[in-house]
Amino acid sequence: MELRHLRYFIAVAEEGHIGRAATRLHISQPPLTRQIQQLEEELDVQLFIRTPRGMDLTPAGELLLEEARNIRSVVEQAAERTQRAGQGKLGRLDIGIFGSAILDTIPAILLKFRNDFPEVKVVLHNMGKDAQIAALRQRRIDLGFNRFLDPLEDIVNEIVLTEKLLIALNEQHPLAGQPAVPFSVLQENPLIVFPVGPRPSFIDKVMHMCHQKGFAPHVAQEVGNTLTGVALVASNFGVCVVPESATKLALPGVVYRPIIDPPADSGADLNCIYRSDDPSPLLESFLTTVRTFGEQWVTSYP
Amino acid sequence: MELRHLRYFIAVAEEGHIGRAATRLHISQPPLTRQIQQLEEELDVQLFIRTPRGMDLTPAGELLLEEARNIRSVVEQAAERTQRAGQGKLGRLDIGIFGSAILDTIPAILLKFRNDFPEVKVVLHNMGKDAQIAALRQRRIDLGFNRFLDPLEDIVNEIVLTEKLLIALNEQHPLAGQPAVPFSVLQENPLIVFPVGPRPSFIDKVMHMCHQKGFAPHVAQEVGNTLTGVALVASNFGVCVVPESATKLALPGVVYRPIIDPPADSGADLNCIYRSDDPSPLLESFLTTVRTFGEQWVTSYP
DNA sequence: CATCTTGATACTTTTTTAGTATCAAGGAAT
DNA sequence: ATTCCTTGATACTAAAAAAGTATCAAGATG
Repeated sequence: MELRHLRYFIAVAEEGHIGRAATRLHISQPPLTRQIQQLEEELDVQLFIRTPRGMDLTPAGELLLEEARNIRSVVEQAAERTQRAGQGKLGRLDIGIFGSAILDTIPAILLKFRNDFPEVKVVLHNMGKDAQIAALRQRRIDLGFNRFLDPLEDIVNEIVLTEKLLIALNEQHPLAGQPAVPFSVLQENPLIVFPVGPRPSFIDKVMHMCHQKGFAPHVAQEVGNTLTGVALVASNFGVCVVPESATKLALPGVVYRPIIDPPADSGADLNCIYRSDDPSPLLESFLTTVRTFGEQWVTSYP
Repeated sequence: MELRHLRYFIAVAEEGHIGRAATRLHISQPPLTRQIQQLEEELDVQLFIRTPRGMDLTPAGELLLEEARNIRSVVEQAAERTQRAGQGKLGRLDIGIFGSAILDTIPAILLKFRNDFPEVKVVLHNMGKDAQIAALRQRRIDLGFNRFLDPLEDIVNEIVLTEKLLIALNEQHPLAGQPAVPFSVLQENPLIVFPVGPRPSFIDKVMHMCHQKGFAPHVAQEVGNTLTGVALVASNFGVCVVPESATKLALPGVVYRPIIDPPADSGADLNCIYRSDDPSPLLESFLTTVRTFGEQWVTSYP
C-alpha cells in the first residue's frame, strides 16, 4: 500500500463517483478503478459497493476513510516539521554558559533568538570553559559562551562582541568624582583580580595590560568571579577592572569609570565556540542571531 | 512522497549505511540512493550527512525518523482495523428488540456474540415491530428481533428458533398437579391473551389454534405483555398460553405445563429481520451467531 | 425500447523504479 | 607515500508499474 492508494481512495469516497474523482485527481477513470481494486485486494476488504449511480462506502470503507484522512494529516505534519527542522526553526539547542557574560549579553541574545525562533527549545548548561570544550566534543552541547580561549583545531572560536573595560572604584576614592580615570590608578591602588580558575583568563588580560604600561600591579586579592570582586570594591578593599556589562551589578558604594588612556588591545572579548564540523541549521540560525546582536551591541554603547 | 520513501528512509537511518539498508530491503544500492535523494529533494531538507563510513542523520533526519516510525505504525493499524471491520469483527451494530424474547433468548445471544466479537459495539433499541421496520429502512438499526411479522419485500425475515407453547395455570387449578395438560383447558377456563398492539400478534396465533381445535375460547382479558398475563394467572384470573421462555418468569402461584395434544403448527417463532440488501459483514457475523444459537437452543429443550 | 450513465476490461503508451557496471573520494594498512 | 578497501554517486539498461485510449456490459431513465 502506498499513499497514492489512500489519496485516490479519499477522492473516490468523497466524490462517491469514480469518474468525478478521476477528474479531481487529474487522471483518467480506468487507472483509478484499478488502484481502488488493488487496494481492496491488498487489504482483502470490500471498501465500496458499486451501484449504477456510483460508489457507496461499506462500513469498513467508512472506517478506512477516517483512518486515511488521519494518515494524510500525520504525513503532512511530519513533512512540515522536518522542513522546519531543516531550516533551523525547530529543534533543541544546548548551550554552555559561563562567567560574567551571563549578566547581560546572553539573556539579551536568548530573548532575541526565542523571539525569532519560538519553536526551538534552548537548554542552558552552566559550565566552565574546559567543561564546555569537552561537552562540545561529546555533543552534549552545541555551542558555548566564554572568554579568553586558546585556539583549537576542531572548535571554531568566534568573537561575539568586544566590551570596553571599566575601572570599579569605591565612591570614597579621590577620583570617584571624575567622569574618567587614568590607567595609573591600577598602579596606585590595591588591585582585585578575577576569576580564579583555568588559565588563560581575565586575570592574564589585566596583568598583560599593566606590563604594557610598564608596571607590575599590587594584587591585593584574587577572587572567584565578577560579583565577588565588585563586592570587595564596595567595602573599599581596592580597585578592580571589569567589562562594561558588569555595570549591571549596581552595588551601593561602587562607581564604574572609563579609562582615559587605555592600553592598545584593551577590551574583553566575549566568544562563542562550536564544533567546526557541525552542519546544524539550528546552530546556523543561532549564530546569525548572535552576529547581528554583536553588531548592534557594539554601536549602541558609546 | 510515498510510503516507500519512508520505508527506505527508516532502513537507511537504522542501518546508517546505504548498502546494508539495500540488502535489508532486498534491493540493490543505486535505486536506494536515488530514493533517498528524491526524498531530500522533495522535502528540500538534508536528512543525512554522507561520510566515508556511512550515513549519519542530521537533526532534521532524526526528527523525520521518529515521524516516519509513527506513520508506519499508524498505517499498519489502519490496515488492520479496516480488515477486522471487513471481517465483521470491528464496528457497531444497532439492534431493535421487542416483546417477550427479551426475557431469555436475546440476552443469551448477545452474551455469545460479545464473547466471539468483543470489538463490536452492540447498541440495543427498544421498539415495536413497526418501528423496527421503519428504523431498518432508515438505516437507524441493522437488525430487529420480533414475532409474527408479515412478509416484506425489502426485509428478510428469518426464524431464530421456535419455542414450544406452554399453558400457565394457577397452582390451585385442578390440573396443576398433572405433568401435562390437554389443550381443552383453554376451552374450559377463562383465557388471558396478549399482547395488545399491532396485529398480527401472539393473540392471533392462540385464537387460530383454538379454532383449529373446533372451539372459540372465552377471552377473559387482553393484556399488554407476557408479564401482566402471567401476573393475572397468579391471581387465579384464568389460564394463559405462553412461549416456553416465559418460564423464566417464576411468579409465585403459577405453574407452566406442556400441552398433551398440541395442534399442528403449535409453536411461537422468534424472528430476526434485516435489510435484504445489507452487505455488512458485521451483520453476517451476528447472523452466524444467531443461527448457531438457534440450533443449539432447539435441541437443548426437551 | 432507446438512451444515458455507471464502473470494468483489453490493450497501448508513458513513467517510474530497480538492476548492472563503474566511478571518485576518503580512510586504513602497508 | 602509496596501495587497497570502503563508502555513496552516477550513467546506462531492464523491468515493473502506472496512466491513457477505446470499448463494453449492466442498470437506471425517459
